[in-house]
Amino acid sequence: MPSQVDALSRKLSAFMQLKPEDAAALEKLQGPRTLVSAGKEIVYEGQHRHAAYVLREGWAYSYKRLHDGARQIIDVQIPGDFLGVRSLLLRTSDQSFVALTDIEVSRINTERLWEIFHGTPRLALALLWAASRDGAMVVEHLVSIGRRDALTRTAHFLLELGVRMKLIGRGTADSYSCPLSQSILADALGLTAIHLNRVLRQLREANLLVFREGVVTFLDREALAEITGFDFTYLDQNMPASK
Amino acid sequence: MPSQVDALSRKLSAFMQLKPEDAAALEKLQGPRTLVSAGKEIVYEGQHRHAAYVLREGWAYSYKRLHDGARQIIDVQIPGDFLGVRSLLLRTSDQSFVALTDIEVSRINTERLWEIFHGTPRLALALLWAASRDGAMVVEHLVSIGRRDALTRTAHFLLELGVRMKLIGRGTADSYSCPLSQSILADALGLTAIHLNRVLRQLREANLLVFREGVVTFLDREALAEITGFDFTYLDQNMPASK
DNA sequence: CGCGCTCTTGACTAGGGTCAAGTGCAGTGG
DNA sequence: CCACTGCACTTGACCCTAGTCAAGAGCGCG
Repeated sequence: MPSQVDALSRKLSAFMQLKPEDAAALEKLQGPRTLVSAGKEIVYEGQHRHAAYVLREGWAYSYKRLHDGARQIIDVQIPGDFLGVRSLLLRTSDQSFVALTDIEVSRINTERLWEIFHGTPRLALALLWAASRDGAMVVEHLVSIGRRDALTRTAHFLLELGVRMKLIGRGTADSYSCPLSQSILADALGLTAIHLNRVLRQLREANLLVFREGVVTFLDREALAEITGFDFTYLDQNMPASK
Repeated sequence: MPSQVDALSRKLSAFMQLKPEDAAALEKLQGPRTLVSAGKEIVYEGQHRHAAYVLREGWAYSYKRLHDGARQIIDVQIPGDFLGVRSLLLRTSDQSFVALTDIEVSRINTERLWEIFHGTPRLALALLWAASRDGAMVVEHLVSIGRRDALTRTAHFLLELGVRMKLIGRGTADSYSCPLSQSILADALGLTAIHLNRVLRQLREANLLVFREGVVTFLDREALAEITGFDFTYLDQNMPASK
């Protein structure tokens, strides 16, 4: 896989100019690249002494399982995203992370994390910023599941993914490749795979968007934004305060 | 209102012994207590230059509103909880915070926050820990709305609140006072107030729990834990790693 | 060649939403 | 003192969105 421009620094620089020393510290934070093949768990729920990672290449997702076997996907991660940072301080991980495709990850060096807080506070701010953005996405997801119907929810989710992909330089304004299967997408949206299939058909037949053969194509972004109330600025304009 | 034992230090000490200098730094972090009356907004979605607060006394909740007017409550806050810390670094707040009862809040002094990271890293760790726990609760809430039916979801939510109340020394093992109205509870659970009412009746008639006149009483915690798969340890055993 | 997985569609069901009506307060103003 | 309003809660009747069950097609793989 081509490493392209590093996705993480690309994402962070959407919020703040990274100085050379920031970039250097960021690079030192990440351990060597490790390959994990599709379907393998990187961190599992309840794991003790779990680490956190940066996803360098490929897709992953985090989920929790209920005692009746049902699965809810919390979030999907694309290159440049963190895996498990939020649960780093919990004694056990509160969620599982799985490779959706073959991926490359770098383990985060926790000691370096503290060094960043002392040595390059600008970068620390950027990292906290990214963590806040991830939190905001989980919140938005919660709202979506709680109060949007299946069609709106699906459209919103795919729009958001599109914006995220564009931010890291993959995909265009109205198309991106998306390796999610329908059953995974359904578990992310709190739907059954069967109903999701019907929803995708509706979206297709209404000429709003097409999701076929691993590619999402928006046919009418205006209408989609109108239906979902999607705010195209919410992921890339939340820059840190001026200080 | 009696200040009782400070709820925040009580919550944090469930995870880590607070040394006197930690307690001092914690106190300096918080500005003077301010009264806000029930129904008033403390932070609103989209607010610029928003601050973060510690809730000293009373209840609050955070929510987002959709463009069709629907409201989804993200989380409710009880004494010792933070308001708006996660969105501190976002240019605009991604959610609103409202006083549910008359409350006392203290504004967080952001400069002191950085001092804590340098001067009392133990305390910084405890604060990050609390933020992680809050994130874990949002995730659990997401899972609940996505994959649990109305009855289980309601029971789980009320159980969790009970544990949180007990952790800060309010309420007993099987009862606590809870100022949530049915319509607010419904908006938290992604239900309509009408259906929530039916669910509460079911819970009452099944002798599982009673929520009446602002008091939640568990009649059968065993059965409730069984039905919901509730893990009574998840909020208070996630201590930071031993280091 | 058969197994498993993803996707698709149809028929039926049920959980939860919608609409409507009514009760019981706590204010508030005449 | 009583009307009037508003809000929280309650209940019933009905409906619709999304889940369940069932079946089949297409495809990669051992």
